[in-house]
Amino acid sequence: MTKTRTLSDLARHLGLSPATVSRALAQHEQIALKTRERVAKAAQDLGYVPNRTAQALASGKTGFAGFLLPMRGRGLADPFLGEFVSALTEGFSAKNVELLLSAVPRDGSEQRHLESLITSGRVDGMVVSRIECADTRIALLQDHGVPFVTHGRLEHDEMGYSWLDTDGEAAFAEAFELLYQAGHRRFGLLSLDDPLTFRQKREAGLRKAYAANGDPTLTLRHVSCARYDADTRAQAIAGILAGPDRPTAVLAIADGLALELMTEAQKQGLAVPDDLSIIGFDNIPAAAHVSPGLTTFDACIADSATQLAEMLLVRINTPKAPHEQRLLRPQLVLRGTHGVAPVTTG
Amino acid sequence: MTKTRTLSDLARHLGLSPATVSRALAQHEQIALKTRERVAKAAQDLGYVPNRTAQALASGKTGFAGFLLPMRGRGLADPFLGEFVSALTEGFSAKNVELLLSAVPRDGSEQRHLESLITSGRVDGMVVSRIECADTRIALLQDHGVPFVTHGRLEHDEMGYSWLDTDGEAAFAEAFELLYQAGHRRFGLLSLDDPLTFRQKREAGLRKAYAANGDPTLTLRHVSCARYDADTRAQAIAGILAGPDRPTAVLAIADGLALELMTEAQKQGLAVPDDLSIIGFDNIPAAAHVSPGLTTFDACIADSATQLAEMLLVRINTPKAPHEQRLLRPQLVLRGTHGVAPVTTG
DNA sequence: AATCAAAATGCAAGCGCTTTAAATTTTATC
DNA sequence: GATAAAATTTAAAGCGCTTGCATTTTGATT
Repeated sequence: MTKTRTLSDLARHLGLSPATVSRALAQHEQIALKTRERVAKAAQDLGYVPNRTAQALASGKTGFAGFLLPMRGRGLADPFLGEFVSALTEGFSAKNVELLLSAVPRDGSEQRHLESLITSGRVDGMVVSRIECADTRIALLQDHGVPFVTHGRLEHDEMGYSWLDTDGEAAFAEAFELLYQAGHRRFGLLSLDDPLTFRQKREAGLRKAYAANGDPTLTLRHVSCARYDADTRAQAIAGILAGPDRPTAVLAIADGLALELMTEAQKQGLAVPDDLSIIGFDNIPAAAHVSPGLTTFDACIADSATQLAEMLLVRINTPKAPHEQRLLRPQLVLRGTHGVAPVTTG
Repeated sequence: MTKTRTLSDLARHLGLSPATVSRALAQHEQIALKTRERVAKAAQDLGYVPNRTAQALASGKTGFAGFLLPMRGRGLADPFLGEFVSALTEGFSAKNVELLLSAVPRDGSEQRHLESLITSGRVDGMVVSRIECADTRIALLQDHGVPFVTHGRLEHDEMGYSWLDTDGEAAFAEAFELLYQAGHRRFGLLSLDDPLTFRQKREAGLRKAYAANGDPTLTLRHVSCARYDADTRAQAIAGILAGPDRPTAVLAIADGLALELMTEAQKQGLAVPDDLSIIGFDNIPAAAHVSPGLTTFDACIADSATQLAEMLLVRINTPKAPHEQRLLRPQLVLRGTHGVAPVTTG
């Protein structure tokens, strides 16, 4: 049970005042270099480690960045949460900032929880993910003047804060082009009816590319379902596959959906990709394990998190720096679920 | 930019001393119930939220539990990290404790990092995962007298600390029995040469069941590989499948390995499970998506994390409570990769 | 009305650090 | 060798809260 030493202990040991030792440890220019070295050595020898809580109280900087866990208690957790959180942590640790994870209590409101998290002075800044089209958390954070960055963005008003997003719009346009070039004319869009902005952006990407194309033989069947309701998902998938004029190519807003679609299609005797091409989004691990492998977009989660950490550190250290917006281009991962359009018999 | 109020502000507003307000907020019995209610109401009205940093410094309790991120930078991140961390966070949040995530800096030693994390007084306790057979972190934490719990345990010395583990030994014994009953006699064990204790325990489970069985026609082919080296993995898998007397049933120490084995077996024209039965461990998401679905053990990560959080809170709040050891029985998930032994032609 | 224990509240000293402003020492200048 | 300027160091006041102990208030008892 090693006894922890305080700054005063160290100062006494050195015959210096606590003030000097504090400054020496912080490498203040005004402290003679010789003294700084002497202090550093003594700290090392005595095994002195500053108490971060006291530092935080005195300096007003906690050395913590907060992250609110999304989707509490939902059946399937975010498959990328580990990767995201891990990369965030690493990004912060390099600058001696630790990541604080907080979960909204079961019966509590997220707004209130977020508010108490920031007003209780536990964090220097926040990273907020899963932004919805009209997310109220952003205004809350702005009101409190807390540094923050978001993963994802509002549908409009994109300038007043710092965000990073994957360019789902460009991705879905790219997917459309790829499939169009491969001869597909009957498209399907398998989407989610959730309020997250990325959904809206991806849909818009397909919509715009579709409209810009202008080919009169094009058709688009758009079906949505609830993320956590297996029944409506099954229904949506059935809807996409129904009828003789079913799409020959389907863009799924998320890999989980794409995988379910593929399973169902195969069960109905359709060959993927010969009868039906499928392109997903996210590149979840299972996408590589199924057969054929799912063609999808890699959302480069780890990279996003690393950049977000860096962006937040900027906001914390230089609050008046201009806000920064970053759009990451997701990478198309070509596997086996896309192919040329089947020959029409009609 | 809402102004944050301090305890003194609130006290002044109420015409009470800070001491009384502090105690009232903490629901001390010695404060008249009436006063407590009055204070609570005023706090609510004024939007007072206590500063956790100051509370921490004054009380000596930070309200943080630490978790050291495992496996920094390794190619494939732990597929359960998100689930684990998420459940931990929730378990703590209920008691107003936040989870602190910390990553060992790229060039640093884990020991030193852990030591500075605890001596810097940032956490009230730690949860440590991925325990190795002779893990030095445990002694370090014991030396410092920091409350901690571990996910996994040392190979020996199981009593001096609180741990929770999944009973891989029982699981592998169960798997052996299941396959033996199904007629299998030629067994394979596809393992990892890593120092984590769970590997040792699972192997021991199979070994013991095998030895206890005593059937002289039994054979066991044991092959190991490095977790992060695709080459040695491929080599190990080739080794398991080689020769005319290859196993008819293989236990894989982890699902990732099981899945790779299955892919390779199918590529070689073997039918799973007709020619080869495979049972994995972990129940990673992909195990349900492959075809046939992988029979495996569910490690109930979320449940483990929840219990670990609870156990750590006990250690923090009642340090002299006896240490607690919990062994969770993993659930066998029967899918499609186990079957009766193929009829021997020899 | 005086007495006293129990109940309720307040005083003041920290927790271990940072930081402003001031004191001290050193160095430079003439 | 005196004096101003520069370079170091320090005293002391917090940061916002908790808590041991002292003090006041209350209400029952004589």
